Amino acid sequence: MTCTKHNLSRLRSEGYRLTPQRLAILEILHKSGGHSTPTEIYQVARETLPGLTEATVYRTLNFLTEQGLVLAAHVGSGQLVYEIAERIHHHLICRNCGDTGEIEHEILEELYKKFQTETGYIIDSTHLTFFGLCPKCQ
Amino acid sequence: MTCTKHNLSRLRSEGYRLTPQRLAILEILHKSGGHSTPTEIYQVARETLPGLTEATVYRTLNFLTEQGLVLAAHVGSGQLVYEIAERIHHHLICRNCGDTGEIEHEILEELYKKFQTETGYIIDSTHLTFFGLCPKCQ
DNA sequence: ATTGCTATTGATAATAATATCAATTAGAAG
DNA sequence: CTTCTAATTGATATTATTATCAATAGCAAT
Repeated sequence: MTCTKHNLSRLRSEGYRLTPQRLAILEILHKSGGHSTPTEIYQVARETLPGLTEATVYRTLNFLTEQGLVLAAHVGSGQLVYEIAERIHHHLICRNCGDTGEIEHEILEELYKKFQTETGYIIDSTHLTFFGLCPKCQ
Repeated sequence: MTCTKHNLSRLRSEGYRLTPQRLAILEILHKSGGHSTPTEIYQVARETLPGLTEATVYRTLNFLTEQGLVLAAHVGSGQLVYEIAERIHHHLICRNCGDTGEIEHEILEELYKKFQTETGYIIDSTHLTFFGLCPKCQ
């Protein structure tokens, strides 16, 4: 919350605008807690913003993702899913049963440093998705 | 090549069929060497298979990916790209200039083991894409 | 409160990818 | 070589996502 407020004033100071569409979509993502698809978000958001179009939902999600307020992930379901970027973490998805697990970002930090030493790139991927087999399905 | 031949007879013995469409698309990916989009593949393949549809290209690429003959990757360009799964590696893409680098799979093996100890999942993601900033753009 | 600039939206079209289903065909068996 | 069966294709429709552009509306300055 506080973190989001801070982000919002930052956006305004950088010349971006806090439109009702953006605020509504952020609000929806906050309330939902977990992963939401653009279509789900569109369905809920149009209740308060009747004129809203799906194009705007996609644009807004891309924008919020670029600005770091939201995370996007492929979870193997066709559509991308989005969630509030409060706690950086990654996903683990079972190819067989679809079960998902989470991975703490700290586990990856050492790897990112290794990438930097070896390639010169500074990695900032904050929402990776790994596929594999869960304990039950092995 | 030899490896692909082996894979092909495996597919047949598992009840899958080696259609001209599948063989043509594999051939195109082999010749191309690097990344190809479904649209590019479709354009080339229809020269030898006039009746080919784009739906078949997508289906075939999904099939070949599931069977492990082909790798798919998001490289930030909208469309997915595909390539022959000869040498397992991952990608590094600069958010700023779009430059891409490769990451040897070995660098990730230790991490995969750590995932397994901590979560019980056996990871088999063979074509991950990491985003970040290349040396020039930092 | 009004004005002006420009970021953003809505409307629309275009592109990307998946789903459905009847017609075709690869490949096994006779 | 012919037949049979189920896997696959092509045709089509639907869904997912991005691009374009004129109209709208945040918000900074007056």
